[in-house]
Amino acid sequence: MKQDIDQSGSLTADLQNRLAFRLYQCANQLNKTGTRWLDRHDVTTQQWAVLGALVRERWVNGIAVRDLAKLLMVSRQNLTGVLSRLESRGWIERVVDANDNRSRLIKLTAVGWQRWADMQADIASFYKESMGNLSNNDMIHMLHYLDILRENFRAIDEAQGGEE
Amino acid sequence: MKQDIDQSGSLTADLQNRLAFRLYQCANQLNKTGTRWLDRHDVTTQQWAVLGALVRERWVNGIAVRDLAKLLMVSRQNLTGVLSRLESRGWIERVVDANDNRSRLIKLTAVGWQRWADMQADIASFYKESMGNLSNNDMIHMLHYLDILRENFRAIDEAQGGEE
DNA sequence: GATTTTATGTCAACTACTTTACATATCATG
DNA sequence: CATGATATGTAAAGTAGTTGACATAAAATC
Repeated sequence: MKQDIDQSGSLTADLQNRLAFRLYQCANQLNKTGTRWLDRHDVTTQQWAVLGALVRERWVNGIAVRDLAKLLMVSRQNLTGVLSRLESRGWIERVVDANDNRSRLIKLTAVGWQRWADMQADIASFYKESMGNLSNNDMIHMLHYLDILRENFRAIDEAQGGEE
Repeated sequence: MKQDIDQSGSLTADLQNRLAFRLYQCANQLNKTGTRWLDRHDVTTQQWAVLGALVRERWVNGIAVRDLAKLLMVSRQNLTGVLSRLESRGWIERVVDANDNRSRLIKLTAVGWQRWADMQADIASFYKESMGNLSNNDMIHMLHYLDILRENFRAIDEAQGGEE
């Protein structure tokens, strides 16, 4: 993109600053409005993210805590708390991995699957409300950019010694 | 974007789901790596966001708490805590608004300005590390999309009764 | 078999975010 | 002047995020 003006000057810095701030704003609003939208299902956006991971084809037979933390990009200690809350409500279970007895595989229970099914209509309406005016093409573009950012952040995290 | 395939089907739902999840991931990593990057300045990404708002031309003479909360898209009660921490360190001050004695205007102190200046080099390097491979054009596109998302979320928040 | 690494859990302290509710002071209005 | 709306603060409970440190159990390695 050599046609860009002022690549090393204040425009770039300004854009970077705006981008980081916009990300911060969007994340705050996503958590706020998302949790509120699913209020009657008694689920937060974080728990929603966990459930959404567990229903994936790839993880229906369970996922290790470490891998789940890596996927969600949160600390293992934090995730333990979220999982404990979901477990105490009977939505998920910790099953000892047959291949490695140290590892517990996290998976949805029958109750968890039912709860997930129950909230699908509201999740769909939330998506429609919050992203309905974005075309598939728009979203593909956005995903592309966010993927780059995520990867950059992940690389920094790794260099900084994530999960020491 | 009429050329989009399957606008009402599972592709759209899948993209929406991925987008929300990607946003969640990026925000987690931004907070983690950003706070860690500025570790020696003893500042979190949230405090960084506050300082970044206060140095804007428009707000150098102070901004009301309510407006700052709206800008950051967090609750007033949460912001009060962040501001108190910054105030106790002498980085910001709460000045009574001459035009409205109910209102306190939040502004940077001389110390706050100095601290902000001190961390600029590290902020710049963080931006370079995390967004250096995005062209200005990329960032403008991204900002455009994030703006739409932010506005959608804001509208939902308002409809849900934000700041009751 | 002893040692080291790995996976998880737990404890603790802290910041940040939410909500509901109430207190206080001030502004604006009837 | 009384009343209501507004701006902020405070309190309290809960969830979510971070870090560091330690315990336990099992796997892997020497």
